[in-house]
Amino acid sequence: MQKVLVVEDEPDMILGLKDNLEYEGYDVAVASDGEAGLEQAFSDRPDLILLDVMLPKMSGLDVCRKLRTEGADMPIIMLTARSQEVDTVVGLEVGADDYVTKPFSIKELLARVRAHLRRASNKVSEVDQYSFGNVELSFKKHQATKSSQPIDLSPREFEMMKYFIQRKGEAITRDELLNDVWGYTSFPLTRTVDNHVAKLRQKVEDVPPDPKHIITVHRIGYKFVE
Amino acid sequence: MQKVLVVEDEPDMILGLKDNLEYEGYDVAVASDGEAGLEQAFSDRPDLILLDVMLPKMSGLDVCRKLRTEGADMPIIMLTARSQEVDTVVGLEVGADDYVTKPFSIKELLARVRAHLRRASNKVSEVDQYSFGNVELSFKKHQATKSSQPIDLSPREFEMMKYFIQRKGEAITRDELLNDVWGYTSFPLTRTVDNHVAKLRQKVEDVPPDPKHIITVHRIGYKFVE
DNA sequence: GATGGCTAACGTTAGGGAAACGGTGAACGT
DNA sequence: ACGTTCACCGTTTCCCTAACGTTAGCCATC
Repeated sequence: MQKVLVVEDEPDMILGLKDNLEYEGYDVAVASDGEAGLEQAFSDRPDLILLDVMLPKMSGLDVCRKLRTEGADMPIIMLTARSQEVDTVVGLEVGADDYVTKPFSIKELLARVRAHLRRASNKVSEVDQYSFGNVELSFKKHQATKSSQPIDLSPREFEMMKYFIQRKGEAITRDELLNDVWGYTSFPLTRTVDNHVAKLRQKVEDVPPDPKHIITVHRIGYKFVE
Repeated sequence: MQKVLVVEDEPDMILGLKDNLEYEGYDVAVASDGEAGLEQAFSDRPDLILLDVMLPKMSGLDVCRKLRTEGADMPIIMLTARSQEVDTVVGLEVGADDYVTKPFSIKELLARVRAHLRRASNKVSEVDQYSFGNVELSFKKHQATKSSQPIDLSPREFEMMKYFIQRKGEAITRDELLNDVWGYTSFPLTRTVDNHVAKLRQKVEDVPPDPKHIITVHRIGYKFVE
């Protein structure tokens, strides 16, 4: 189970974040001032840190800077009030990975947490060309062929294929697809994913109703097999 | 993997740059004064150098000048504090390729790094003459013909054709075109690119509304095919 | 255990609406 | 006068959603 450290002093905010993160299946630790946050970051070794900028005893920026100079490399997401908007330059200097401005949508925050954790654990290399069955894909050229016949994939369809290929064999939930392919700025229904899968199958599978590559995983989502 | 050398003395800045560059997939080396930077530039053979102007022992300008006189040809991006603004003339004299003023947006810096690296790796295939369909281009003479009839291309249109040809087959975003053809000193709207593409098609395509060479890639940009 | 029925999840199609693109013409500066 | 940029509007493309048909899994019953 992945561990998230929340460094925050407002009790209401702590509660909200803790509840939501635990509901998402994370192990949550809390520190309520900068110094405690720093200590726990080293003792608990969280996989990700949510760090408020305004904190008692030691500012979030200082905590972040200190962590980085001590070699901590977990993703850090800073929480800033709109009135204290932190310049990205300061962000760069202290080494944070992301900024979220209060008030924020909890859904978006959770999406970013997921995205950073995935990225941190994956570090996959980018794919340029790929082929499976009688299908060939070139992402650079945005070209696709099936049995040497060109087929027409929309941008989103290309992105989906890329993502499927990067995680081939894995069962992928619709939420993961929405987060990682659609991004955390838009929130379509999960059924939209099904729709795109259907279109992909029509273009890519030999017998779309009996798919061999984009496989349904009941109650989960889909997986790609070569 | 491409290697970037960061020559910088402020620890916080080093850390921020290193993190972000590594996150982008570059191999990062660091030197913290001018002399060390110069040495490492020769021993490590980086593909690109980020060079602070204010450095202990030997100024960034001197490092840059020395590198060029010794025949080093990798792109060099200089980092200057606003208060020390370096005249571009001095820049030209010492042979830097680009200037970024602190404080800068990390996003923009990374974009410039990408652009320079791509340009540098393309250098090998500098084109002089090229023909496709019934069009012939001579870049040196700045002349173009279609079905043996001379056609009139503006300087920008020539540059665009050159860029398209260098990356033929690849889908190219409008931002890439703006960065690499227009340069990072001017910031027209991305729609301006469309406009130039339209004009190019009118001059170069047999049936401009049904282009065979400069192809639209929806939501991405354009690509050139022979 | 097999069988059948029930429910939730998935497959498929079609259409509205938004975003992106093409093309013309005007404004600006050189 | 020319090249460049921008603004506008018609057109195209694609994405999302809704609706309905179909399948898969579960439980009760025999």
